[in-house]
Amino acid sequence: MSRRTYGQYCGLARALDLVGERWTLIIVRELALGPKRFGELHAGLAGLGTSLLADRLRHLEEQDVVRRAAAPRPAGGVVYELTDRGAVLARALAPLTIWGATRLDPEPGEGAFRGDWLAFVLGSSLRPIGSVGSSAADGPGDCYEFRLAGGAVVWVVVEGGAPAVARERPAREPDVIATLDVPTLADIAVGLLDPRQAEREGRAAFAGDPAAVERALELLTGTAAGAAQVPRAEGRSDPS
Amino acid sequence: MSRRTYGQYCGLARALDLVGERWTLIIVRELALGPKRFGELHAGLAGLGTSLLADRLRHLEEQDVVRRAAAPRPAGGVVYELTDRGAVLARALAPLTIWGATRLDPEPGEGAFRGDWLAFVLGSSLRPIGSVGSSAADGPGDCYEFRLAGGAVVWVVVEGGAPAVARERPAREPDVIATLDVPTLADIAVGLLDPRQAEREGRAAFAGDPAAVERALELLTGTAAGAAQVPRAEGRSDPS
DNA sequence: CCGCATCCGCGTTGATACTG
DNA sequence: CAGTATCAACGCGGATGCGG
Repeated sequence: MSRRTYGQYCGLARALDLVGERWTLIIVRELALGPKRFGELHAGLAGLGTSLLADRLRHLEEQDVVRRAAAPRPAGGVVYELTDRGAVLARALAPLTIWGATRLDPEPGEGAFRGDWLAFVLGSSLRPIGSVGSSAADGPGDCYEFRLAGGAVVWVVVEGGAPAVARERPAREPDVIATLDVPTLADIAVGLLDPRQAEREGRAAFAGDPAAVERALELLTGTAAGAAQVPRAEGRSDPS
Repeated sequence: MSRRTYGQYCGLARALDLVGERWTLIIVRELALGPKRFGELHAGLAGLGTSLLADRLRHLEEQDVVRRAAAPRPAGGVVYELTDRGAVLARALAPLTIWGATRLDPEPGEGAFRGDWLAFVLGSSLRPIGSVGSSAADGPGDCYEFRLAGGAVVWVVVEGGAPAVARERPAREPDVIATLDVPTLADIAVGLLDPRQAEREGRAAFAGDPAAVERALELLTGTAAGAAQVPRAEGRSDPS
């Protein structure tokens, strides 16, 4: 009777049976940003005890989502990293991540913030488009600077159609500077808010070459998360 | 301090704070297939008590994911249905559903099976493409018949670029008949398996007009879940 | 019957202490 | 540093009760 399961022949139920327990998907998110040691995971995840972490990692290993690998460098030891199947799972979390981001506070509260997470959210809203090919994929590539509320800044570099999120200022000068908060960004990505509308409401500002701005917005709204758009936008009613 | 939360400024953590508790996403899935009464939900979800169901529905209502509406018919009463925000969430579950479907048993075990769930899985792997527009969107439309292992049959009708899943045989004669099991279907949708390869291995068969088969496969592999394809085997270690 | 609240037993969790 | 052992607190599943 140890493991609790929904016992339904449904993909979602199965997914939740496998990785739906507490902390499991959070651990997958952590590893999506690169391999990590046990201690790193523990340090980064306040509230998660070492005992439960060990349990989760063991289970994820059994499910072929996570793999133990020899740690690089002189340090030695082991690191945990995603398998191919785990990487697919991490990407499958993108739309859910965006959805959750729509409900974040505009400003990150103190304490509970890491730049990694911001990169994960932004990356979630962009990554899929590279494989589809859009007008943004052509041309010499762009660089977009996102200035989020709270002072965080992230860059997105589009090179040959594949957008990449950078936490450090890239060599290239940004073609577009976008200023907004995370939930607004997510609302736009998910299709609940039109970017121009956001600009009119003062919730967002897009500066730079108009054509580049156009491509940046397409990158945001033409995404997989954007494909999951709301049927008829009723624009979250809070204007009045 | 009743509610347990991750307390991280991250979209995924926020999403799980809001809808990550047990049964919550399963309830959203149920309502994604149409409005339902309390009793219907309870009857369809073995193992979920009325108490917890009431809790979850109340919470989902507070989060603007679910809404109570007057029930139609002479029956009266109330039904629960998804809000716009809830509909976005339901769609955001598509890739996760496909991922989970890759790990279902080839044959549904007895007892734990409902046609609805099959439709949900299939719909998850198709829906997004309609909004992108593909070659399958042109022409007079197609009808694909999916014969899944275990005897279940589902049809997909593409009309004007928007694919729809049907549980009843449509008037139109199918242009393609695909015979395979659910995990194979999911493996193809997620990009872990090439459809032609699956055919060679005897895990799948696609019969019908070659051009229509081509369009059907494109519909499966060109999906949002397909965009979350496996990157490239190992390339995880960051060059620094 | 439908929609929910209350109570109880147990599995899951969170935090600390302890070991290789 | 990488886990295991322990235990108290919470969440969940099931049964029961109660007003429509």
